[in-house]
Amino acid sequence: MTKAEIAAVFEEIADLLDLKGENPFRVRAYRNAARIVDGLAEDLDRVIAENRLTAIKGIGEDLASKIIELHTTGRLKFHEELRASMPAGLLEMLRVPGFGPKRAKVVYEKLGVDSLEKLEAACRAGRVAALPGFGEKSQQNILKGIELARQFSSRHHLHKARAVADPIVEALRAHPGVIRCSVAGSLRRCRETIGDVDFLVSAKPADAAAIIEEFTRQPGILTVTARGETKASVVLRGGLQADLRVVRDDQFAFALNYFTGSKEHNIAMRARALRLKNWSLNEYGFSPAEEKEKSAKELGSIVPCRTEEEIYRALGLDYIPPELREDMGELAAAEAGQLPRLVELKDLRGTFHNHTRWSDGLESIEAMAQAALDLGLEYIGIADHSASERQANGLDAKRVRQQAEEVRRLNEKFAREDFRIFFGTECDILADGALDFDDETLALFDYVVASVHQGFSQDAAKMTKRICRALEHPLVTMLGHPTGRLLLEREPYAVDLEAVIETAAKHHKIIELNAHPYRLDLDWRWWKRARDKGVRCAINPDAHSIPDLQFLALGVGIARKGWLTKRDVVNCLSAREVEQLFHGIRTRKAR
DNA sequence: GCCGTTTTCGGCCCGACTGTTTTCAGTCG
Repeated sequence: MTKAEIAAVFEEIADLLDLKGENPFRVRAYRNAARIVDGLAEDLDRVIAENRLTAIKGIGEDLASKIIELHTTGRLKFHEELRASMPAGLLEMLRVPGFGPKRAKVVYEKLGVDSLEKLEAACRAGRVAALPGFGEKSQQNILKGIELARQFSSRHHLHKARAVADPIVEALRAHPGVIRCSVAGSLRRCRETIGDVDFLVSAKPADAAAIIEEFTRQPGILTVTARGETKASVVLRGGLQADLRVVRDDQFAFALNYFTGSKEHNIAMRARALRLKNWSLNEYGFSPAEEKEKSAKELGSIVPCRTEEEIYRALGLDYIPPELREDMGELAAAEAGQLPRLVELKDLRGTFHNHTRWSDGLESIEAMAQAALDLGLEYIGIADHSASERQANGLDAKRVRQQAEEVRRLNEKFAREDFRIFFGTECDILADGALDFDDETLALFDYVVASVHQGFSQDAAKMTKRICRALEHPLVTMLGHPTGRLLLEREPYAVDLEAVIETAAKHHKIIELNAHPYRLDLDWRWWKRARDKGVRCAINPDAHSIPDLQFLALGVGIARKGWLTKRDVVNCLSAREVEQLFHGIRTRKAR
């Protein structure tokens, strides 16, 4: 098992123990271990081989043996027994926001409710409100929460889908019968969440059966739900649905275009083909519109296209990158030759908003800096939590000064490598829009990321005022996770984003693109809006460990989806330019 | 379940918020 999979097992154990009403500190030990294993920079094989698991703070004899059992055998007896001891539906119920283990235990024991369906029925029948400690309001909130949990459960995090899909693509490419292979669908378009995964392969028809057989044998696949001559459907680990289609190589580009979508983009493409050329376009090729019955499938495309570039060219368009295919004006821009040259991962030279052991991160400042240097970056910004974040061990003014001293010392050391550490903070925006540090303390930082961490339930007017007030503060550099959305867990807080973007533009402030896969909290549509208003973006992994720095790649995907170029992304600046930019933000007059 | 050590067990992060209560429990971050 991988580190991420082991972490997921520990999380589930923690949930199950919680439901049993176990010692909360024991539960915490499992949650903590999940975080540690997931954030481990080193290869697990090596740590185990060198017998160093228990040297990690938070991992004792017991957890070490459980990690080894999971890593080597792929299962854990303790976990399986725990699972078997209670209904599976109880875990599902915990996904309802605001509904935790204590309440789940009560409805299970008093009403026999052990699934989302039964919970909903009990609420509708008014039986939940009658329970001690519950009331009408709680019952309504649970119903609302069930609605949300349902919406979330049909989709999956982008990075998880990628982690399962990538090895399968590799395996298919290695098959001798496979000519070309790609993922398609929303995964290729880099949507924040993925409904199902589409794999596309081109091959000689005679090889299709063997390829489908190979596909259904992949280790990431749990069950095969359909298997035909050119198509197979499976369920991947984590419950993700996936389809494989096998086409002839001359159909590959058309099929790739068709299955990449989006549906809206495809509709616009087909309309354009009809209008401009009187061609019909489908997943097999172009055909004359009047020859519907003898489609491209049998006769081949009247304009052969080996690549997607050629398809777009045939319709008088520049190549449209998959991220942009959402029918958000990309066809018009491609026709006019005005598609932006989108930002790429290799354009990034640094990153801001990373946590260390000083607050709730797993590593020292030095280790994070070294990891960034190893990734080829030229600088890293450290932005630990401010004092109000008690649970995250936020820094007070005194510790800020100590941290400043450490950063200064490390910068002397890293100067030899031409690497720079920027000293920042993730400073809380308090309920009234005031900041969690006084100005004297804020002035100690190279830059300030201001974020909302509490009081999410404020109404939109108050929240907007609060965030805008923080953005107007001269010592604030950028807005952290602007909507507070937690993907598949929590809705964004109510806020007038139009006003926030206006305010950021007026005061030359940066808005963070929080690239942590559980956040990606500002919908890509809004990035386009922000860009059009001249607001610059900082792609921040919100890293709490060394592996988290890899989230930069996800952030780039979302930035591309928001049509952002190198010029829109401050991470593409050199350290010197960043320094000037941060200084400029503190001194520039509002527009 | 981990840690630290006073080496054998007590302490482990804590405040905001909500909805239920009339002083608190559960959830969340």
